[in-house]
Amino acid sequence: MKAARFTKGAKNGGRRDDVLEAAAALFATKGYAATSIRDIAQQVGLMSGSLYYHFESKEEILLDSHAKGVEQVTAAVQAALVEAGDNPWDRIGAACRAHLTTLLGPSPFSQVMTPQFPQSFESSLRDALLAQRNSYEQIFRSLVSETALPAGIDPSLFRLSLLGALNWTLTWYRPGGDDSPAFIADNIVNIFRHRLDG
Amino acid sequence: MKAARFTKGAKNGGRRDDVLEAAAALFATKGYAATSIRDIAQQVGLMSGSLYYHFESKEEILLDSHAKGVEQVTAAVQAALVEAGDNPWDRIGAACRAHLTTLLGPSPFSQVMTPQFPQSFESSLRDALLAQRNSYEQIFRSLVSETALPAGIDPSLFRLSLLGALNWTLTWYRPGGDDSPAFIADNIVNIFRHRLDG
DNA sequence: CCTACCGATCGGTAGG
DNA sequence: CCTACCGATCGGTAGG
Repeated sequence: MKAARFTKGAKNGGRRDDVLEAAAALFATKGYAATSIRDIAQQVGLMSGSLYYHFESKEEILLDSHAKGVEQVTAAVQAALVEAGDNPWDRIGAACRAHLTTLLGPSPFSQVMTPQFPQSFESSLRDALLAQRNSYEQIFRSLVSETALPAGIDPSLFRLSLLGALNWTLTWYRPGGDDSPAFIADNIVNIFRHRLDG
Repeated sequence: MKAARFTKGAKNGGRRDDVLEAAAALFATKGYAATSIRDIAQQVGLMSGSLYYHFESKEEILLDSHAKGVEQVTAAVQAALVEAGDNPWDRIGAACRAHLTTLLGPSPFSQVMTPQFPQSFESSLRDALLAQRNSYEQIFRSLVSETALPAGIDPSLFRLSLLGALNWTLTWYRPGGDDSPAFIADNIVNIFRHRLDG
């Protein structure tokens, strides 16, 4: 006897998560527009029409994938911050390491977060995506605000540049390389920390 | 009497450039995959089929737009470097300012340079795009190599982080804001320069 | 969750 | 450079 079915929005895991994971991987490599509903369905062994039993639209798949990415990175960063000490730069370092190891790690969800697609979508979809990211970036806003920056360095620009340097790794990082994501993260933080700690 | 027609690859300006500019603007805002050949044609008042008198394929339009973007940014940076002095950090500053003012300026070509699409395309197209960018990034490779960095800072990672911070501005910069691209560039360079100049 | 299908749109071509 | 069109594919739906 099969388990009862809930409404589509339910937290019922199973196939729904499989679809989201496959979709995230395709969105990350091919891009959202170039990924067809049939591509996604094929990856999980479904017919394209069957996806609409789990989701209402392709946009919903994107939104849910994006939300999962934000959730995962948020969880990783918050866990790292619990174990980090009190030193502001150590905390930024821990957050960046968690951010980058998640972003460059095996889970495809986080990569859905970084493309610049906001511009190309309708404002309703774009706003939803930006809201999700915004709550995550608030962590960095807070970390930077607790850190003493030299005069003349704008905290917002500092945060955006740091996140830019981190996220830009997706452009050039190749898993087989010499440097691990953690090593890269530490060194990027090092670049941003220089002279600031006396 | 109309001017004679050359082969398609000729440097014959006119409509060809109009098509490239319209295409670049659409690629930058909607993305390559989400931009149709009909979108481009409509922007320049042509029928979609007529584009194939000027170009062999949609990919060729992308490649040529991308090449124009690289050309423009390269020209801007090189011109800035001619007027810059000998101080390595001044030269990096001048290059970054030229890079960012072009990237955030009115010409849409440069924005075609920054998306991370390489992954999503076939290797032949991807290789061609990467080669074009690579020749441009060589300028920054050279500028960084002429600059004294503190021990423990890898020049490649420094360059990639700097370009990442600059290019990431496309994600958040809005033309109406308080800060000009030149101001933003100077301050980003400031972040990367700290403590390095004693 | 599948079968079968919808209208719309895609990149590209022939023929002028 | 346009008209008219090609086969392929798109997101999504009905009906079971």
